[in-house]
Amino acid sequence: MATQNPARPRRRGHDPESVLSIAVSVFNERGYDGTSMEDLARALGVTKSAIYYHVPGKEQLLARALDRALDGLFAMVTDPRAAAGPAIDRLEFVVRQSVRILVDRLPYVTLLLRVRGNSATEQAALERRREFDRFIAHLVKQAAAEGSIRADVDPALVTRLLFGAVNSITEWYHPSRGATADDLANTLLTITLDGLRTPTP
Amino acid sequence: MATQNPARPRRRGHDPESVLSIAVSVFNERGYDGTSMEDLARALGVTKSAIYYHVPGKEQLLARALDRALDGLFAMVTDPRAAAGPAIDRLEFVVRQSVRILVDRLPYVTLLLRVRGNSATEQAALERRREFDRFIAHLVKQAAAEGSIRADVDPALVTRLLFGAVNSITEWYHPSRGATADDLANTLLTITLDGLRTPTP
DNA sequence: GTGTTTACCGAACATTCGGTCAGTTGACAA
DNA sequence: TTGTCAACTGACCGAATGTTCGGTAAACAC
Repeated sequence: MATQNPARPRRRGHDPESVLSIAVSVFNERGYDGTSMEDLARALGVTKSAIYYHVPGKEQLLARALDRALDGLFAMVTDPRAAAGPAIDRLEFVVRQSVRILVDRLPYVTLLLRVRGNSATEQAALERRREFDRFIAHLVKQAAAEGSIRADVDPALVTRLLFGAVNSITEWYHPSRGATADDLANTLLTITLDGLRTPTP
Repeated sequence: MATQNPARPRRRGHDPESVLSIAVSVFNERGYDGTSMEDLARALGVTKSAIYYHVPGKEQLLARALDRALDGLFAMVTDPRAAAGPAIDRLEFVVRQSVRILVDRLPYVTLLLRVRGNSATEQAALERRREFDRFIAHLVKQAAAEGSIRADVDPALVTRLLFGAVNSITEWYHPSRGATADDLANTLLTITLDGLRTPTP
């Protein structure tokens, strides 16, 4: 025994991880329903049936991808920095963290944000996502109650628009060229907290 | 002749317009690729083949829906109020108008924003949309050049985030209950131009 | 009444879908 | 050299897909 490296180099071929990674990128290009197993096989450089050696099926690929996005988001919710202190500070932390997770797990979160509930898998993901959204909405409401954000706007509406901007990152962000997650978060928080307008003298 | 009302009551059955309207709402529920002609038929209360009496096919339904969204957006671009005056005022007009069109033509714009370019129809729509996006980006850049918006943020990034918030409306807005298009635009412009934060004394 | 048009149905079409399975390949251990 | 086994192929399945087509019932025109 012990002739084999525990993290063996996998000389050739795929594993469940590489299949998932490539599958998710194709899902994001063509949409989940618009992607056939044949499309995935082509992207992987194998035949359709080879995919079933690594993963149980198409819907399991989706389920694993969505979990990867949701686990990241919920890890942040349970962070102590999201639970104590002034609501406005916790909100800023959550926004910053959301942007980071969104960028770190871009393909997975992108897929999550496009889910419409067509199957039990998608509905379960949608429900977890709604739970996350409720958490954010509660935070904004608290910040309003504490007087940290202006009183002439509806907190529920603010939540939607704020995270509309955050989530839009999946629609246009390309990690290769351009800003870092921190750049994005800084710009986003500057705009939404302090406003774009320059003071008119 | 003249025995027929020019706006005849259409005693029974569908017409291309009602088919499009219902089809788009189903497309938005399940996604275009996730919607079968059988799904549409069920929603229309007819058989699959009846649909082909009114419209040439599934992709034509998509094309007509996308045009309806894009025509609205481009009508605004050619409005004189979007072409003259301080860039910051024109930007505010365009944001306000975008929200209005988005709400007025909610299902059509929703469909447009989910297009990924899977067919020639989708690619053509994407190209028209990109043209619209370039117009907005140019406006923000001008507002920055005129010193009307803060200089410490990247105008391109501002454009993405601003219209990320605008476009997110399709993800959560329900016209029945809740705010009007003007409410949405007011809140959105208040946040992004003046900021959420209350001044700390 | 008769003929025409409108709006539809039911059956079938070729194709594509996700998925299965018996068998093959090639790297490795002994 | 032989045997093992992970990784894969190719042929195939039943179901679902978008679309076509011959027929038809009801409303209309005359």
